[in-house]
Amino acid sequence: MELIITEKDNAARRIAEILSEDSAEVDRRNGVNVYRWGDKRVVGLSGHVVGVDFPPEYSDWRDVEPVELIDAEITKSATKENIVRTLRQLAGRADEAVIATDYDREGELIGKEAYEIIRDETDVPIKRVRFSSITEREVKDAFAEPDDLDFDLAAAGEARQIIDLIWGAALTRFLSLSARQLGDDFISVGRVQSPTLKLIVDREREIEAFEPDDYWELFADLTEDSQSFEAQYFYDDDGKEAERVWDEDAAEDAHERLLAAKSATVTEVRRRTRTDDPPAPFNTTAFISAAGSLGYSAQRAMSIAEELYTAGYITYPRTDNTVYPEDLDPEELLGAFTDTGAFGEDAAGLLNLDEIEPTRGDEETTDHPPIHPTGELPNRSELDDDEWEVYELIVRRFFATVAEPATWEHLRVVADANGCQLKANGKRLVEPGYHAVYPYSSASENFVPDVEEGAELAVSDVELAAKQTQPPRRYGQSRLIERMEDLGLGTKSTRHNTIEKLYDRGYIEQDPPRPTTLAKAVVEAAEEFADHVVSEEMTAELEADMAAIASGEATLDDVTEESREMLERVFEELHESREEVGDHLQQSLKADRTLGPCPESDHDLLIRQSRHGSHFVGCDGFPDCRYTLPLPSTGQPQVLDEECEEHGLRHVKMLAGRDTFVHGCPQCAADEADESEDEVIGDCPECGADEGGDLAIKQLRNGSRLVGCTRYPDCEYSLPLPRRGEIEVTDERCDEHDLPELIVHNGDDPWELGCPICNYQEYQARQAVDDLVDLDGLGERTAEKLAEADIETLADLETVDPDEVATTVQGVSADQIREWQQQAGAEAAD
DNA sequence: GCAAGGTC
Repeated sequence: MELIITEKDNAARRIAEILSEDSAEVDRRNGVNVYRWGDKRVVGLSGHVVGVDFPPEYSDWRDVEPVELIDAEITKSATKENIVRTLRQLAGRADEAVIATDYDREGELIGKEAYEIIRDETDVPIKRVRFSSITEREVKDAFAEPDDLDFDLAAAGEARQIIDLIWGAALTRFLSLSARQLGDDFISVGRVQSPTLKLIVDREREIEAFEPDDYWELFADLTEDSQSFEAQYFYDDDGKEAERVWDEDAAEDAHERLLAAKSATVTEVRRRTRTDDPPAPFNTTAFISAAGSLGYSAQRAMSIAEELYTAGYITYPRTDNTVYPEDLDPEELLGAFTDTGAFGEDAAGLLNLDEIEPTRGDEETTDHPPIHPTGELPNRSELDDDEWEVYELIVRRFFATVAEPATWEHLRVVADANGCQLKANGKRLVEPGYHAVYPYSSASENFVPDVEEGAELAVSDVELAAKQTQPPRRYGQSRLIERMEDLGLGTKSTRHNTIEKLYDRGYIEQDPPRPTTLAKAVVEAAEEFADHVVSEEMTAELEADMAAIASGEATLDDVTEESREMLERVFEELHESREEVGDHLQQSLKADRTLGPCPESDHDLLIRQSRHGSHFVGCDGFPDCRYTLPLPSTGQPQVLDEECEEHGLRHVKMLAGRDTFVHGCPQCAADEADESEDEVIGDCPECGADEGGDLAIKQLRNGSRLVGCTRYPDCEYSLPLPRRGEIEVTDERCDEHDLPELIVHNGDDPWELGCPICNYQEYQARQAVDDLVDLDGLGERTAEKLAEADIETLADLETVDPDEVATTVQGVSADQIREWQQQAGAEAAD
């Protein structure tokens, strides 16, 4: 039997299809797909299936001095046990194995991991094939001439693993221990995350240190034959053309001269055409950047791309490559789109061009092809709006890469008005070229009429604009990812995750990201004692070392030993400053949680966490001062810059994904609740008959509102209400529950919430169906069908007899139901 | 529980 191993299941399936001429079948083994035809088997890994770590005796942070990790043994163990077991079982029956992992350094290492697992079982020959895209020709060529694993290249990857683990773990533990942050809120440091954080912190420092300068700009409208255009004043600054006037007197002088000008004489008309080349094919960074300008975060863009890839609509989304493979046939791919409503006309138009020659970017790598649509097209209804928008972007980017350049006509007009120079730069799109199929990049025109040299133009609307220089802008997520790519930080697969990690660790907040006080303190501490780990040079040097290992000029041991010695030296310095570093980190952690003065003591109010994990506002003077304020129960609190004028407390935002909201000043929220009267709207359905409890609309001190029993806390009956908007209690009453219908006024569109009991029941029913639809492969229509058979919630689904349901609900198999039951069970266990 | 790198 010949065993073929790929890096992921998707690749395994496609290689099986190609090599078997579509005759392969799939078996499940330990929950892993194994593709089978004749005496061949193909199995896909899931990236790395083994990981590096320290032995268990190092796992208690308190028991081990961080510095001891430097020379600790490093072990490898299976991280994906099912896959490793399957690979072992298959290896035991193989006469030959072929490693077909991705064609890049990490792929070589993953291949070596598989190699070692197979070697444990058998000594049959193990070959390596390399191809950069899974097309029939490339795959067949690669398998026709298999090669050997490149152990040096794999060792380069292993050196990276070891160095990253040692530096990351030792320094993370050191900082966390010194600041006494050992729970979920440990203080993390790493070769990639820390220099990335430093980029953000450095930019923030520039912004904070920035002192604006005043300058002036002057504008005037010029008119010929009732055609007007705006022109800007400029002057000769040592042979260079300058628009900004730095001196107020000079600006006013120019202003007066322009105001006195009766007309302006055209002194120069220059026309030139400019070619605007279509963009290069998408690699991951360029894709994230383009999606970013449509408003998608890096993380969101990648997760949508991942879905589109898994569904088969686009190629692999993690790639550095910006050059299409030779066997991509653009005509054929365009042909796939000609019958579609959304893209048909554009595709047909492109096919009519004389020559179709895709653009090429600067990066040509072996990992994967650039991101482009596959020939398999989704129906519009299969994708939600975001998925469709991203899909359309990828399709149109492909179109753009095979489209013609655009041509612009630039027209520069210079005129003299009373000794002042005025200029206007016009821009007209003569040939739209790729812009016709790729409407994302700016193609805005600027009209300047066709005047002649010597013409006299009327001057009007002279304007003197006082301006200030602006601080540098914060990095947006896509700009940050571009910077990371330039500096070699992270990889195509990890950069967006690194940014997400910085958010999760409390180092950055908001978008564009800003560093927290903690982030500044961590960067400062690292700069002082472990400069290497916040510098991009660490990665640059590691890359050079890895190249040396890959080429055989150095060994893994040389490189890791040198790195260990360097870290030892870092720890010598760190050791003496342990307390100083810890104090500084603790202070900055507190600063990030400080709201403002406590009304009952001389201390500050802070956001604190109770033993159950819920957040509240408490006094830093506890236990002497026991003042507290509640916070909303949902989400993670974040302190904003904005301050309450009345109480001097900073506002609080609650982060909870889609349900994120600004809570505002917690003192105001509490005061509002204290001042508001409960409004009774009916009897309590739970205890009204026996105890006489009433239902009332209540405003709580933590900012939330609800309909609840007036006998609370003896009766805990309650119904939710929206946080915002004025609630109107109407005269109409619900027949079933004898409660008034409610209307919520928030913005222009009032929401008829209706009877609060009916509303809550409908909400719960919707939740239940949403839970069902979340199960893989259970669409909305199937959920409706199941609902007809009274299976409306995950709990219902778990208790049914699959065979029975399969006979009553059409189009659903018993096996399928069993799979859903498993998923539902797993979700309940979460 | 630490990193960064794969992948879902």
